[in-house]
Amino acid sequence: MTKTKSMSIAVSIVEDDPQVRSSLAKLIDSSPGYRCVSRHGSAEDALLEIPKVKPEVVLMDINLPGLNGVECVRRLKPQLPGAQMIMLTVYQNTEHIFNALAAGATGYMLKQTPPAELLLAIKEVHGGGSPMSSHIARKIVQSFQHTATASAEAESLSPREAEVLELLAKGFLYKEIAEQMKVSYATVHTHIRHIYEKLHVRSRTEAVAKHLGQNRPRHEFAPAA
Amino acid sequence: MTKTKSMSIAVSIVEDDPQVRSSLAKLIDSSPGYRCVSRHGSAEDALLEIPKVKPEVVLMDINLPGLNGVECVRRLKPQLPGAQMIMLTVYQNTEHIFNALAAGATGYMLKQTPPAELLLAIKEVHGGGSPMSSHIARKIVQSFQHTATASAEAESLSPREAEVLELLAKGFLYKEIAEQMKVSYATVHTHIRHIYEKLHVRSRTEAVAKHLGQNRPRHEFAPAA
DNA sequence: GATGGCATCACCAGTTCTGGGGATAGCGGG
DNA sequence: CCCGCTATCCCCAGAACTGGTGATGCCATC
Repeated sequence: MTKTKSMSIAVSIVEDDPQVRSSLAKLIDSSPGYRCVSRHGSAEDALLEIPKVKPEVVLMDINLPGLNGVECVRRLKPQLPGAQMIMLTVYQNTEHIFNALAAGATGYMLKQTPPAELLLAIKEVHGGGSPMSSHIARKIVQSFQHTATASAEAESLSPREAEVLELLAKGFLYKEIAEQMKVSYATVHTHIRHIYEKLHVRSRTEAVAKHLGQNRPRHEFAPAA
Repeated sequence: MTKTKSMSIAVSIVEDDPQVRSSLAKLIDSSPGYRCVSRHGSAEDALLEIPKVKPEVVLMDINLPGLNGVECVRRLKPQLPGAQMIMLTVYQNTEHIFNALAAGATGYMLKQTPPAELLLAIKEVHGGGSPMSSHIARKIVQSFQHTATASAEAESLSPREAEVLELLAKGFLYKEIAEQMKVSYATVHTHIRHIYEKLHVRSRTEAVAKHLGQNRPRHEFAPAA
């Protein structure tokens, strides 16, 4: 919340639906402190024009025909490192959220967000914040949790059980695992029941998720400089 | 999901400074829709009393004498998984933020936050959001920006399919997924068959392995230094 | 030498998945 | 206007998994 009084925030819009696009533009232009400096109906157009226009904030739809919004952000960001990108979308799933943020977006709002909140989000992102709908924020926060759990449990697996789990994770059927380990189906079955008990899970998929959750290359957020 | 009383939100306060503590309590008790159900001057006291009180939201100072607020959250959370913890602090450094979130906090507000916003944060966290001061949010978002890219195949999944896949990865049964998505078992079944086709897999586990194997940032912390 | 963990095997009942076959409806492009 | 994609729903049958109950032998440790 800085210089939004004397100088308005320059906003670009990337949105394929002409109606939504123009109503967004109208909203922005009619609000003091904001101005819409360009509009684009496709990622391709945005990539060509936005670097010239140099907006301070970009509202980016995710679901664009052709190149999608996430890719568009990824390519735009290096050219305009100072511009803040807000994703505007209907998708709430974590995959999309993480991808968008990883690509360089700093805000993530749902399309259903009321106009006043959207304007606030633009102001916030411009002022160094990261606006996002409340449920989106919760999902992001959740990605920080559940990280400390599994270690001790996996250690308690016997060597044979660990082997089975490994194969389980690759999607093999019980009988395929039996063949590869040269034991009977029944033995595999028993091992698996023991694995489930030890890991406190009730299905193959939960076990695998725990397993993969550990040996995953971890994302370091080096406080770095 | 949640709390029984739509009457008022039950809040506990953990804060060592008696002045701050009582002014927070006063703020909460004097605001309709909120009530302060307990106050604690130390983590040790909070650990003993809060499990009995069962608040819906806990405001937790980070800088406590003896056991700090992050540790307090870490130990409290298993006993009160439904309670939402908001860290309240002057520290803006990333280490503190990430540690607090990893410990189980769902909100992170600066102490200088104006009263009205703090009350809003309590409501938000209670409603499934993750309130945080705007600069905090930005730092969290930045932690995603070094992470890698998206997967080609996963892109071809429709939004709905992607949602199903996420729930699949968490080990939910078809019928549980159906409930959560508010569609029928048959629909989930169909989505899953399409997912398998698109990802070229033949079972839930293979799909999940692909899903977990590709993108998906994880934030893990070495037991801190 | 008893106890407990590990690995191996078996049978059985019930549940859940997987993979076919449909169907309807909306939305968009050609 | 038809075709393709998405999303929603339904039925069926066979395969696969889950969770009990066993059992045997080996090898440690106490």
